[in-house]
Amino acid sequence: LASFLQNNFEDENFGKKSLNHQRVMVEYSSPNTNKPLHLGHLRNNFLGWSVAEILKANGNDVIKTSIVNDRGIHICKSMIAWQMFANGATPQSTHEKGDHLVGDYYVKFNDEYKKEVSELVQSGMAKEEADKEAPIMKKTQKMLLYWEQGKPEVRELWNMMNSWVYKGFDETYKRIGSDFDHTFYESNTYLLGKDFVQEGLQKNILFKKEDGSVWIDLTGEGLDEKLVLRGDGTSVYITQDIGLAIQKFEEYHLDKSIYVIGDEQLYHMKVLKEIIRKLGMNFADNIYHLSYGMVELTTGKMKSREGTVVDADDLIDEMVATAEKHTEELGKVKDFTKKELHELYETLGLGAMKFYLLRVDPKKRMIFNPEESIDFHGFTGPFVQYTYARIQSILRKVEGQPSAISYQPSAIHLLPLERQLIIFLEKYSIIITEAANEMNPSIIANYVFNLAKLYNSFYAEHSVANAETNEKKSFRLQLSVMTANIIRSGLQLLGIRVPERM
RNA sequence: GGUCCCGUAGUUCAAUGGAUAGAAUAGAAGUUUCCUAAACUUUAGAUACAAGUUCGAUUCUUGUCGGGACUACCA
Repeated sequence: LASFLQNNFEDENFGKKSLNHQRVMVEYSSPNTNKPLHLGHLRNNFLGWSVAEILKANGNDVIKTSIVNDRGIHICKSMIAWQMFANGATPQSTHEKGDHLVGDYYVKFNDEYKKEVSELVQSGMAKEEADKEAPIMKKTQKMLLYWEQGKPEVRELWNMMNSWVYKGFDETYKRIGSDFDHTFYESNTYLLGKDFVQEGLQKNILFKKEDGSVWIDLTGEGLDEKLVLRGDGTSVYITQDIGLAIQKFEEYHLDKSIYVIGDEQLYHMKVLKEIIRKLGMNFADNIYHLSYGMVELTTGKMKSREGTVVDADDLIDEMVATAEKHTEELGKVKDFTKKELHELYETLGLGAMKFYLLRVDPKKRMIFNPEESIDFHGFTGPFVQYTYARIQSILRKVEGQPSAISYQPSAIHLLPLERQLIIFLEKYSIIITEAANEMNPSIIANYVFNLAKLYNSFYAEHSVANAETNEKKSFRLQLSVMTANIIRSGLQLLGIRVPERM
């Protein structure tokens, strides 16, 4: 055991493989451009990013992508409301983040819409008719039509408002460390897939109803009949998904295409896969839906229209502020510069939040209590980060590099905690493989937490710097270095940074 | 109605069919002249209910009760 340690403690890449050369695309972000990101997006982002990194660590060639839903009636709603109520307000003029500004007008639309409908109902109109006849809704539908015709004023407004939103998203993505190799836009992909519908019709996989709409019969697969093209010949959601799925495989020569999408779309993804299989595409089996459970609040489901969403930016700010509060209370880093402090707060706040969202099985729904802030003690990111900082503190104080002091591994008599630690460190390699096979970052979060816990027990029991003998000292230094390396490496796969001091 | 998912300490989460069901937090009690107490140690507390398969079930099957998702010519 001690030899294992001596051979590996300096290897920064311990546990990582370079064997599986598969080309994998992970699509892990699909925001709408009519409102800001929320807690659900964060779970999606952290999960997808982490899975991509874990697959990389196992030697795969990974392409990270996002698909932006930048068109459709919901975008027009924000646009109409902005025209009606904003008086030309921009992010510059209001000093508001672009995505939030646009989101405000989406909310405004719904308020106005509700008002108009209730007015119509009061004047004696049936609810259903009023839903359709409300002037603001009619205007919006007209705008969508203009958008599709490419009317310049509408496209200009659309471009302008979207650019605000992208700038806002970029800020958030940058802060949380999310990055993409490629971004797809639905305004570019929404016409895709129609050719395959024609092909499917010819092959008798699809059928046409009297009204001209095209369907696929999946009753044999335990699903229903599903519409793939409207009666007027326009695409629906699934039409473009068929086109995009095929395009991905053809353009990028993928071995596997992973979609990180909520489990509410289980049915949709099943249908997509079935259609592609029926079209005779041999890669249908390489489409994988990594479904994750919705984040719910203790007060119920998040609904953006009812204002019961946990906004991503607000939550991040809150976490960073909590980190600041704890740090100031403890007063251990009073000599830090402003910049260093700022960085530490971000590292800790985001670490707490990412760990919180990644430590549970992605497939399960999770419940978030907005009243209680995310903890910094116990099974948390900061706990693991603290263990790392503690080890760095030892290394700073001890003179000489641990590698410079040698000892005979066979001569080391291992104490129970030392033995447990080495055995635990050795498991890291298996853990990474397991996490990749199951596409489950929580395996790493659990591992890294238990490692930190074990090290802390060891730390409380035995002194490193003042070990019984010089041999023991260098042995324990190596033990500490390797623990720190694995903590850093494991947290990195979760998108969490480590502080040198905290 | 149909299809699918989920019910584990007060709370949030663990447990390829295997030993005494693990953690964290909240509760109780301790630990700092000694490497960072954001830590450590001790303590109490749970498999919704009922049958079945099995040497053995939190895990598999069926039923009951409870929660959720999907079932749009929305995306």
